[in-house]
Amino acid sequence: MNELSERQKIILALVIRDHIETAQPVGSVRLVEQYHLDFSSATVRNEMVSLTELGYLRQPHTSAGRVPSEEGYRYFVRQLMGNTELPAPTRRTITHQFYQAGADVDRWMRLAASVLAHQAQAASLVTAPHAERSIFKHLELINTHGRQVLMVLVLSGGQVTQQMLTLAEPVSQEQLSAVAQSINRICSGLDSDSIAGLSIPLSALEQDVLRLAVEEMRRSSALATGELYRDGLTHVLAEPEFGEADSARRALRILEERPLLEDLLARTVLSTEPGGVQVLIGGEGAWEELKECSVVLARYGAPGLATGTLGVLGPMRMPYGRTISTVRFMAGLLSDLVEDMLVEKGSNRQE
Amino acid sequence: MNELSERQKIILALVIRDHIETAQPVGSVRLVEQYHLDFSSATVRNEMVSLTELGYLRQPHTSAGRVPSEEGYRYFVRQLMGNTELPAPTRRTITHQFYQAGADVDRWMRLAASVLAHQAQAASLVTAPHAERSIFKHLELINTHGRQVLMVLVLSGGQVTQQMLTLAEPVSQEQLSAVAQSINRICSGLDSDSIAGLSIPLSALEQDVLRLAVEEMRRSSALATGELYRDGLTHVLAEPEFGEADSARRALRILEERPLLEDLLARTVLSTEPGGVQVLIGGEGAWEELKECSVVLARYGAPGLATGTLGVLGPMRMPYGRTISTVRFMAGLLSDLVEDMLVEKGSNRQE
DNA sequence: ATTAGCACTCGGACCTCACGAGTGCTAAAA
DNA sequence: TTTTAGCACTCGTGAGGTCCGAGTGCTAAT
Repeated sequence: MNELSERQKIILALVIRDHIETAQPVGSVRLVEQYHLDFSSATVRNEMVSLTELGYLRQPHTSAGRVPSEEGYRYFVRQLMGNTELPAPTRRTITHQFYQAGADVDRWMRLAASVLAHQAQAASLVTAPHAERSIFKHLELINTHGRQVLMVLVLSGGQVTQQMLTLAEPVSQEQLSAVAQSINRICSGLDSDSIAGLSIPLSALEQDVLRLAVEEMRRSSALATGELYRDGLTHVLAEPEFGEADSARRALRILEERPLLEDLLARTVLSTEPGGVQVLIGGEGAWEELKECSVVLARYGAPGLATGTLGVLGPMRMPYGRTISTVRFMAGLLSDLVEDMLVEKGSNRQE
Repeated sequence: MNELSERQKIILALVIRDHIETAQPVGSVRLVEQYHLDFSSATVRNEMVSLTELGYLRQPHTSAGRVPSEEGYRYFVRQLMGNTELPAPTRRTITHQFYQAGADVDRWMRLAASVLAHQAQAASLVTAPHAERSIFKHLELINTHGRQVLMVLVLSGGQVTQQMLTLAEPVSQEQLSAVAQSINRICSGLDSDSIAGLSIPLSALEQDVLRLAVEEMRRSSALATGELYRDGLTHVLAEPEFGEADSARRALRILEERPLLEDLLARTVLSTEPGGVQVLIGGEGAWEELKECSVVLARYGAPGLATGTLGVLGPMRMPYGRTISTVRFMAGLLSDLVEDMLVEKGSNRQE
């Protein structure tokens, strides 16, 4: 695997760095001059031939410079790119922003998407944390208007869902509270299947409520990535390789069409443990839409309790170092936040 | 104002129709042949000169065909375009989809955005219905984990917000319920200012909760358009006038950047009554980003209780008839749904 | 008032050509 | 044996030039 000479590595890394910066094919002379290499352009040319044969570089045209191939980017990310970290001031700023956002998951997600997009100058996506198995925790029934009743369902992991139901006839808030109480007593700590399998005599109202609750629990624990947050779509349009609106459209479609996106998230991220960052370069053969894009994805959250996904989509020619470190940092930050929220810990925030 | 001859109106309408279809400047000969007009191209040319002088048409270059000006589109929308309506089968299909979506506001919004985008083949945006003045209705405190407590706040108009708070020390669910009860008794029916102005002795916990509740109520009744749903962004990229990614970027930026969008919604829609559809053509001088775009907006909801906004953004060269009728229909549909949800009415749905 | 006729305009498609960045090879130097 | 200088060759790019035709505006005839 690691059959490259030191010099080849240097050259490959420089070609990639230069191309990422300039978006143009890089030639041997330019490279030597730009980076003051202590070997000649002819040598570089020879090495480039090898690198091209090995599949790490490509030649757009017979007499143009070289451009990294997908394989080249992969090698770069895997072996060449040092393990960068986000600068400390940046980290502090971001952390501070989250601190200010309070304990509102929705705001976290929005902020995370915004920060990712801004830091990576690319499109970002974040899915809300998602309980892996929904355990019934608490239920409330609230009379809102006439026969309209709001059911608020709290699941383990802090997930809260709300659903309206319309009764056949008005019921007082006291009665509703009593019903909720009795259901809470019965169901607390059970998962959806256990609740569905309960054989306890119930009133019609209780049955209706339970049915709805089970449905809601199943929905929330289905694989479907829940709420989705995106940002920075326009950054992608600014990249020169997407000057033609058509290629840009193909790339952005993957962020717009749920099925495509869920396919992407499912096939990649579910196989990784939190903390690990996955880098998908050029669609890896599987995604036609991502031909000229790369995606950096990570999972975050408390494993076994609630996890989510976050990532960045940009041109293949993206600054991987910065992007990966941003994604890694954000995943860590969100994991901490989610854990803080779930597990009782030394936090003493009040907001 | 209406100083156009019948024939001028015909020609203007045809030029616009043709240009909307072909995205190209339309010339006099083409027009006569295409639509079998019973006057000659020379006549058309003469009329075109008048229309150009009146500001309804423009000439991209000295020897190209004519293109509608913004003023031309406005005249078309105001006077020439018949009052179309969405075909009944389409209306039925859409209604049916909403019927199937249950009583989940979130799903309504998503569906509305999707339908709008699909029908108009353009970018769509929908804001969630939004209480005009928040009245305290009900509050629940739910112990989720350790010292973490979830506050669910129900406001008049069916708005539900949730917020986490962390206590200094653990409190049992019974105590929490008692606190919620007492707060409910005190605050029910009051608006945020009244609650903030209350001078009743309260426990520290009660004070904390109330402070948070008031904050939440103020936030929800602030002008800030709440949840925002978008769809169909890629449709815009498919239009030929956005072949250059740069112009597309400018247009999509307005949908990405909250401040811009809120500016847009605020300045236009707040001045209209529900039911009315507003058409903004070419930014109307005020929005640089919308230079080559048009926006069709409408308000929906129950006036005085909860209203939202929905609309479509597309190229200036958009099929106004279809778009406007879609927006109008969707606004009506969502208004009905919101009203059904709020006002107690002959609905007997059950999930 | 309308229209046929016509000279004129001008953007876009197409061609050619020169430039130069870049390549690959070969032969000399290290 | 490895590196490098030298050089012929490639080919995409961009400048300049020409042609075409859709389209205009005007004038004179209907």
